[in-house]
Amino acid sequence: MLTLPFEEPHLMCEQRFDMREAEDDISHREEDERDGDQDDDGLPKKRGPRKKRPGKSETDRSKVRRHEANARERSRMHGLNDALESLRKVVPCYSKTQKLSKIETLRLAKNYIWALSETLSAGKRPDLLAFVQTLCKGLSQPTTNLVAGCLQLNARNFLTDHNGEVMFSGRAPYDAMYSYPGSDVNTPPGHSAGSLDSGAKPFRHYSYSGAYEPYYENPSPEGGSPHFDGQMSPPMNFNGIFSLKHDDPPEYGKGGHYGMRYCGAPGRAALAHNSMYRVSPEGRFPYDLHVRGQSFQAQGEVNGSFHN
DNA sequence: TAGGCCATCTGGTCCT
DNA sequence: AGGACCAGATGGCCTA
Repeated sequence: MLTLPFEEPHLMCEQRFDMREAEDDISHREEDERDGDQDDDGLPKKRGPRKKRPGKSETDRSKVRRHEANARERSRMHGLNDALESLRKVVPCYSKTQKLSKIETLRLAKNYIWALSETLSAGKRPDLLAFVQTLCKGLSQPTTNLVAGCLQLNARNFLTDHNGEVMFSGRAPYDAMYSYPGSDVNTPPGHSAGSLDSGAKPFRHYSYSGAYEPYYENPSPEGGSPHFDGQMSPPMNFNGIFSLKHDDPPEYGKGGHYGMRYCGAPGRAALAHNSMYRVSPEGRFPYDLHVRGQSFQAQGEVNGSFHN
């Protein structure tokens, strides 16, 4: 999208102001023409103090304030977009080349949180199909294709109906998700490389078998499509149930093991006091999360697929 | 060309 | 009064 640089929009804005000023001139003129002996209803004009028309300095001042308000609004929206971009990076299937729309980002984020919560509350190996179905719930077909593309799945297995409910149709779930022996790892039978349903753009393809590769030990994020810009989503590793590997500060890990890291909202530590998760004293985002000492490799597979 | 998505402007409302 | 937030309007770009 072609947009003016951050400092530039005032150029466009000036144009609009010119138009508006012209409109104002017209309206003032019309008002002057009406300014006879009768009011707007045709009745004799009432006496009394006239509504003072703003002077030039006042209109100039209001224009300046409008300019400033526009600039603030632009800045605010940029902040909002920055936040949204951050969100894009932590939901599955981030690509610089094919960005999720705002609404799809929010939907996917909601689904992602939901899917993770479900998995946590279950406290056991997640059902892969259910996980992905939850992820795709209510998403548009192109986004569903994108998510499927991330996992190298057949998107038709995750079609959503008109109510946004994900319907399963097709082969057995795991058949749909795993690569097939003897076939192109990135190409399940019946689906050539370009045969992901329409809307799927060049994107790094994940094969389920490839998910075993530890994400952050892979020096080359370019393993798949050359169109892929490299990983942006949070790398995940599953030494526990969900371990999100971020760039940890050097201090991280010092002073003992923390099962879970929380982001630093005040009161979070108290919130987690009686929880089965332990919270780091720094109060940071959950990087490592261990549930009941269990280890579920499949979850690593799932997330390894999403977060190359 | 229609429709989706987006950035920006704008005026209203609420809050400090 | 002024700033933050919001929603509607508008126009540009892109894609099917």
